[in-house]
Amino acid sequence: MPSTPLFRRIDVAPAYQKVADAIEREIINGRIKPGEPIGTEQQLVAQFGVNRSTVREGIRVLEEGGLIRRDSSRRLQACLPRYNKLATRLSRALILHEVTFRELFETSMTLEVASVEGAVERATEENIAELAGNLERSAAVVGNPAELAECDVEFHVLMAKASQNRVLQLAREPAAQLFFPTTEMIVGGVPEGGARLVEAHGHILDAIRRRDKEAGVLWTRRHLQDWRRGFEKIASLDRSVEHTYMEHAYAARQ
Amino acid sequence: MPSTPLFRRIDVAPAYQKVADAIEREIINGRIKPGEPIGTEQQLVAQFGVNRSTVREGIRVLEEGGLIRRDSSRRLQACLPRYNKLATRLSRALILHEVTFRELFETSMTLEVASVEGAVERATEENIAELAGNLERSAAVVGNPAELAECDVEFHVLMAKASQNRVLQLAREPAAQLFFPTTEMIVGGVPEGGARLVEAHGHILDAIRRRDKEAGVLWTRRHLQDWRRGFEKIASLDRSVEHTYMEHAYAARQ
DNA sequence: TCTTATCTGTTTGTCCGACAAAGCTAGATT
DNA sequence: AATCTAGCTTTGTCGGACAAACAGATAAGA
Repeated sequence: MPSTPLFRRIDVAPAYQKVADAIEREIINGRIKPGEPIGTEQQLVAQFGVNRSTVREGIRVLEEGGLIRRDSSRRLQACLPRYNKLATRLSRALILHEVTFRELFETSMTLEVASVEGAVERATEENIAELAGNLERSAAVVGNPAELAECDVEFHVLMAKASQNRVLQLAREPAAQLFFPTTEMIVGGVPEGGARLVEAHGHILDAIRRRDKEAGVLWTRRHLQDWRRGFEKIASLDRSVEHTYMEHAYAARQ
Repeated sequence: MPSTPLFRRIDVAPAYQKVADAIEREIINGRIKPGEPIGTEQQLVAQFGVNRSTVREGIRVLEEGGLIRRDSSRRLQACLPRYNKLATRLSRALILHEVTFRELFETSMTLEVASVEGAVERATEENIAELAGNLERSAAVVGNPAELAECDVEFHVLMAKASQNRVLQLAREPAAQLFFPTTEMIVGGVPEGGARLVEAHGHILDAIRRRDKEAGVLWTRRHLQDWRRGFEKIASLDRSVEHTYMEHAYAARQ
């Protein structure tokens, strides 16, 4: 055998993977911008010189990864991966790893506090208006646990948005997706729970308006501690998320 | 039109999607455990009553989502989604959204501090031994920016692991993947940067050993502030990650 | 003239059948 | 008993096919 290899390592990746990689590269490095069309399957067949089945498998990979989507007429186009779509995959992973509510709570506490700090510092008038609108809707449905829980989720999403930090927005999403669905159970099970939730949101919004970081953090912590106390009345923090959550949110989605 | 609709909404999801959903459900709710075989494509064809092409498209979706993989003999089996595989896709999303290093830095500061707090509270002897091993290796390669940067990444992964909080481990990963590759540039560009890095790691490990949360947080903050100062010497924090990162880590991967 | 209905290619989703390469299995061989 | 070989299975890929959904153009009606 020669000391210097005559041949390079042959690329053994299956064709559909190469198709996916090739399209991904074009999107990542910006040659195809979000919203721009990728072309029809037929065109891709012609360009890559592979069978349509192979192209389609490659397309599925990218579609699942959120890099491309089909528009109203099912034509392919590049797109910006949606945070919450990716977050859904992560949530699923967390469930399968059987994480506990304690882990979820601890991490959410960290991220929500960071979120409110950012919001106090950098919330725009528009952010504040959105939060105010949410608060109004929350107050109107305070007696309806399901709708109130939905408002709660949105409030925290808006708060993260107000922080103007997209990395934070993304980082908090997977935990939030698993954490907040239980709010409905808690608000429904604890008398005055709804009122306390809306009150806390009110104080948080007020703190953001006044740019009072200390107050914002304080009320966010209280808000989450409230959740925790409520949760501990109906389940153990050390129980895996799987059992508690599956029976509610995931089952309902099916 | 009758007041109560006669017919239900027809399910229009394409067949490959239904195949993917059906398999996903079996895995999520635990009827198929990680490591267990899914069956051959032929069997799935028989069970679902669809064509093999359709089954294969469904399989690609799940494979990309990390729910199933092919073992050494390419047979299908369920698996636990790997954090860092999912994190890679999130990192990609962050790049496409053109987040800035400021956002990355701010979020990483939050998550690494939470990480060290958890580690101080709950690190096991094994965790500490791993961190100590890493520190030793770091000290040995202090003059080699590339290898030192790799050690730095590992140190922070181990710290998150030591926090015993899997949600936190997952949440920090996407930001870390984008954040730490720059370490090489910084350590290489700033004299004494490598020594300072190893020194900080040493203090952090020491704090974890002594269960001294304050010291742990203090040195973690210093460590990251060091990174920031180093970074600002070579680039702007408000520049999008895309440009700076692409030319280094991503290009190298190709 | 503007709107509506119809027609005509395209494109997608699905199916069928086929084949080479790689892996596995089990019987044959040393 | 260990090894080898031949045959079966499975995957990755290919070619072609067709119905349904769709876009665009054209014709009919207000």
